[in-house]
Amino acid sequence: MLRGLTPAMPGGGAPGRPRPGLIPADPEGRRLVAKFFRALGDPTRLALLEFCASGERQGTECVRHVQLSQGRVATHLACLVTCGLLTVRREGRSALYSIRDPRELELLRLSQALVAEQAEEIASCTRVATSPG
Amino acid sequence: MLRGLTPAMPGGGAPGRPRPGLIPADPEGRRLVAKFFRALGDPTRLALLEFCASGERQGTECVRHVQLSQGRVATHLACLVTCGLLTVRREGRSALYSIRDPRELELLRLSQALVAEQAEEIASCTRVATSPG
DNA sequence: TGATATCATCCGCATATCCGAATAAGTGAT
DNA sequence: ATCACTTATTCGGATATGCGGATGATATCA
Repeated sequence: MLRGLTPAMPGGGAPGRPRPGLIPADPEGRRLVAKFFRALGDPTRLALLEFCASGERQGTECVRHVQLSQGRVATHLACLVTCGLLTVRREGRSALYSIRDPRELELLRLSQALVAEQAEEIASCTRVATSPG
Repeated sequence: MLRGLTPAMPGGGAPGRPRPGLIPADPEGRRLVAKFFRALGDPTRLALLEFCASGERQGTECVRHVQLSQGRVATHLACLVTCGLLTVRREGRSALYSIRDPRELELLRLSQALVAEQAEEIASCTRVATSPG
């Protein structure tokens, strides 16, 4: 088991301010949460996630749905599985993907709501460091 | 106003399956949500977000907190602002950052819970395409 | 005006990420 | 065994992202 993955609120924080303790205080834990968000930070993976939200989906179905190369889609799906967003079940030569935890849908709904409120700002964000959007 | 940012559930979907409509169906909207998640997909920005969660924070405070160059931190903060996660208030020569919407905290809590359950899997994820972790 | 404090932007560089194409690996049917 | 079908992995190349350091811009104060 990996250590320090609880949000944790050690005694020695910033003086005079409460620590919300939403996110792990240790760099390792934060890196993990960041990785999780990066897994959600690709339009294709979001499309796959939503595609699987309506029921178990086969790999080939996914390839047809997102219209990318089979290899690329397989990698995206593997990423979603190892990041805990999808589960995979093998049956014969096919792989069947589905949402791992229904709370993911809540997460997506909430994010969508926040994004919708700030859509134009976000669209204008050149992100960190200068780079074409 | 940008178009097509509602989750939307157009009539012509996949046959025989309900469409959850969690995420915008159009590529533009999905790209926006993905961008939002990428903004959350950096450990430093997560640290800054949590830092500002306990109250208004000045830019210089943030620099001291995350221990990166001032320029880098300014860029991270700007990214968080334009992605709708922080708001900034100017006062004299200082910039004061705070959380824009309390629902962000719920988002972080929920994500943290999901990550904690799959920590080892996520840690082992080489992410998409081969790349050192 | 000149010095200092604070924040924003630009530069070059290193790494991460995404992509298609090719190829490997496993399953099932003939 | 051989072939077809599905999934997984590797490769080279293009773009995105993060970093420090230098520089620019603005506000405050002597």
